[in-house]
Amino acid sequence: MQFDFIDKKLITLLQQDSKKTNKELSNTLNLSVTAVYERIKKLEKQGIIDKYVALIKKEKVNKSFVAFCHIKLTQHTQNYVVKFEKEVANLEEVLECYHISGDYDYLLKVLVKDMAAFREFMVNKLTSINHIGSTHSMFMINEVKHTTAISV
Amino acid sequence: MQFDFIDKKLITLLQQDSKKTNKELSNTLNLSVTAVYERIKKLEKQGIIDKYVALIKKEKVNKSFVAFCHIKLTQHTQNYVVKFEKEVANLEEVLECYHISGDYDYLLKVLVKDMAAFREFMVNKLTSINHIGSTHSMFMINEVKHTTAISV
DNA sequence: GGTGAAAACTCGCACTT
DNA sequence: AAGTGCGAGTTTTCACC
Repeated sequence: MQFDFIDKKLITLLQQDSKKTNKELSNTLNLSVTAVYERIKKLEKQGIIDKYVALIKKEKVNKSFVAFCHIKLTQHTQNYVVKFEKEVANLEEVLECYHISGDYDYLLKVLVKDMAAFREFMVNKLTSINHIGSTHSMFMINEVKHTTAISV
Repeated sequence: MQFDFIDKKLITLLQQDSKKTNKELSNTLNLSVTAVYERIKKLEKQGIIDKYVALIKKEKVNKSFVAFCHIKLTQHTQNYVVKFEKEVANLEEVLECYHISGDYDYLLKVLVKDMAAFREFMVNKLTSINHIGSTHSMFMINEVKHTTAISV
C-alpha cells in the first residue's frame, strides 16, 4: 500500500476540490482519463479516500458560535467511559470529541448559534450526561485556519 | 436567504455524500432532477455550500498523531498577531487554528506521523515563530467523534 | 497504462403550475 | 418563483489492447 508521486498529487487535488472531472485531472497529471479513473477507484478501495462531502459555511446556516469544552469524568470505569462517549457522539452540536492526555479527559468542539444556545446546550444536554466531573469552556474569537486537507 | 425543509434535507444529504447524483437525490426528495439541480446551484451561488472535497483517512497516509497546542503570545500588538497567524496558517501540520478566550491566546490542532515528528514540529517549526510566550500541548488518545457535517 | 464505446449524468431550454 | 420533461453534450465506466 504505497503511493507514488502521481497518487499524492491526485489526493491533494481531490482534497481541494472533489468535483474536478477525471478529464481535468488527467490534464493536470498528464495521464489518460482511464488511468485517473483507475487510480481514484484504487484509492477508494484501499480506504485512503474515505468519502466525498460538501462543506458548508457555518455562518450561512446560523451557526457562528464555536466553543471548546474540556471535560473531566468523575469515574473512569469502562462502563461510564463508553456510555459518556456514546452520548456525546449523539449530540449534534458536538462536531468533534477527543479523548486526550492532560488535566482533562476530553476535548469537545461545539458548534451552536450563539452564547444563549451554548448555555442551553451546556445546561440541557452536556451536563445532563452522568458522571461529568468538571468542565472548562473556551470560546472561539476568530478562526485563523480550518482545513480538512492532510498534506501527503 | 431562507431555506425550506427540502433545502435542509438536501444540505444534509450532500454533507454526507456529495457524490450522490441528482437522480438519486431527486428520488429521495421526490423532486425532478432539474429541480434538484437548480436548488443545488442556488445553494452554491449563495455560498451556503462552500466546496466539495474528498476526505481521506489520516491513518492510511501515515499521520496518526494528533496534538492540541495552546499558545500564548508575549505581545499582542496588531503586527505580531497578524504575523503569527500568517505563519501558523502556512504550516501544513496545523489543520486548525483558533484565536480563543481564556488563559491562552490560541488553540491549534496539529497532525503528524508520531511523537518524534511532533517534537520535530515543535522545535523546528512552531517555536521558531517569534513572540510565542508559552505553549501547552495535549495529545489525542482516541478520536471519539469527528464530523464535518453541520446539522441544519 | 491507453483506446474507444456504451451507459449514465449534467445542465440549458421550452413549457407548465 | 419554482417545477417538469426533453435532449445535446459531457462524464463515467468498462471490456479489450
